[in-house]
Amino acid sequence: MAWRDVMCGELRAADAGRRVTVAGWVDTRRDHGGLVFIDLRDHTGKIQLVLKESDTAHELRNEFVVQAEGEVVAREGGAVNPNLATGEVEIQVDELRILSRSTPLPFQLDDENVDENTRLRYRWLDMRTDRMQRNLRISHTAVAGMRRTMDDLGFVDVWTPSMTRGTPEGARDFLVPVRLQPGKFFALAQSPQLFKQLCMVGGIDRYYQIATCWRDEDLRADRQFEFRQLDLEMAFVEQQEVLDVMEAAVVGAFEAVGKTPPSRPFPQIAYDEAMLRFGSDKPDMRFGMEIQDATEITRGSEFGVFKNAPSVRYIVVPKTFSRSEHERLEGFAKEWGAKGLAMLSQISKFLSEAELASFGVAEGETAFFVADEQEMVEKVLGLLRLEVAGELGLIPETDVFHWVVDFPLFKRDEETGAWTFMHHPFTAPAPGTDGWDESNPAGVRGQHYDLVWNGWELGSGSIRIHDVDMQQRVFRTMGLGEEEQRDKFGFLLEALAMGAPPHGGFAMGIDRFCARLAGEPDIRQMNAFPKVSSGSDPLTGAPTPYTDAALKELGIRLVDPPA
RNA sequence: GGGGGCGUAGCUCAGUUGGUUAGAGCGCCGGCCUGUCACGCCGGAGGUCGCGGGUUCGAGUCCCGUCGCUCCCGCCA
Repeated sequence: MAWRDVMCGELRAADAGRRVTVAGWVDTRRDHGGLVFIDLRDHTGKIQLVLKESDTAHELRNEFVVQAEGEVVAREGGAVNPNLATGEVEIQVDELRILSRSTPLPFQLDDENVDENTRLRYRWLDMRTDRMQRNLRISHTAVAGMRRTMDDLGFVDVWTPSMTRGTPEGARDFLVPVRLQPGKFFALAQSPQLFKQLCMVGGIDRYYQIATCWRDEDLRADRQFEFRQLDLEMAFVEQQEVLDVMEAAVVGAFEAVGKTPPSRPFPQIAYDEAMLRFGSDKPDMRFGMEIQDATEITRGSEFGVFKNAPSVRYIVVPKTFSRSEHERLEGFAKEWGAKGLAMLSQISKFLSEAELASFGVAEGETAFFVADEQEMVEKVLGLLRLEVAGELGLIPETDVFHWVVDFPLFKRDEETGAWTFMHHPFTAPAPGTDGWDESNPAGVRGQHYDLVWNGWELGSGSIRIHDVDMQQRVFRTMGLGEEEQRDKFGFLLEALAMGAPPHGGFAMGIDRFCARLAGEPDIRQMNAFPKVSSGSDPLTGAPTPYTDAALKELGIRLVDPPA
């Protein structure tokens, strides 16, 4: 006999008279002595059971798993519960079986305010809540929509290894020791980047994968050690074709979960313009308060800080600020690295009427100035803009997708001063900027693009280098000698030398995307079993120490064993 | 590596300038109840105030250290 023949949330008035068997969890019990009401719950909803007095009926407690058999009856008049989808009926139970008992719970499932660590410690309970049921199902449905889109567009899902060769550049690798190769380590893949490029050389033409990636960096609201990305690569494409496919995948996911998709094509903004207007390469463009430049105006002034600063910029906020409010914001600015945060009143005596008027600050508004190196000014004003707009409630609840394009290909390493890649060393230079001086590639643009949703970076991609000479030229510009190139990337160079088609692709963070879809503030809420920000799993207690014997087999000895 | 916030009952929280036996709601346990749906009513149990040290006649409260969680900067090709 089946455990159940109908789901709890499915019964309606038309089912009155049916004899049914249901099974699920006791959501609430209302024991009236001679009569016991039970709300029985599964993921589809709740149905009220009516039980006549019996030992079993009195024994029921929250979260017991029970099976009940009886007749569906219409509720009369005032007994109808309009707050319940099944509220027009109830089940008069004549057979009740307790399938599983539950100890009292460490927290109540209908309490929406429980500390997250407690929820994660008992995630199997947290998963029974509407919130987590919804989140996990939205994740599934969105991914299904993406897969369907990729399938329709002729992409082939190719599995690539998780255990791979370490990359000394980029994020820290998770290391995997191997018993058969003592002293050597695999790295867990930070992304399938090189493998998907090899798939292009291998003639797959259109590759995609819902790929798990691992990076040993500090966790954040939008970062976990391991995460999934929609990873794709296409042969014989130009940039716009990749963007088109990604937009289709995003729209496919929106449609799958029943949300109104953003209209296509997504607008594009150049990196330089994004940095200038918003101080960020992932600008939140749902609101204004754009950064404006004052460097030329203040250069001649007698205000010492501004006189010699390489860059002076400001934002105008539609509010006046008290001294203490200003000091609090200046505190933020200093935390972010600024030397100070000036208001117009502090510099007005150094400037002419006309110069002051040019700032365009109206009555009731406040201008905040930062003077520093250009990078610092951009960063601080970019963060300040988000902070202030968030506090003042100026960010509308709309969905804005856009592309950031025309990135520089190279940047200076802040520690060594050497030239290095902006994103990764496989991005192709933009046509027309590929004849650079290898000792100074400052103006070179990359065919790189980022997808940004409401100020969240969802992912990035590029047209890759498919010419072995160009790849070596990029390596050389980064200071990678012939020998080092062969050692680290020899297999890639060999592949590129054996008939590599032009190709490009993209990778989008699925957890971030789905969190936004579900309206969740962090990606842990989309993950069935996430790590907490200190890097451990509160449910299993992982990671755990290993015995010396187990480590010895791997050729490992701890330098600084815990006490 | 750095900065901010939090830690009191199973859960969510209150706890005055340092002062008697640390409270509330929910949950839990027992009793009563045939139309409830946040059921109701009566009774009860439950605390190393994260941990360690210090100041004090006296510390949940003040100081120092430490642990855990969290947000951010760095970091995240």
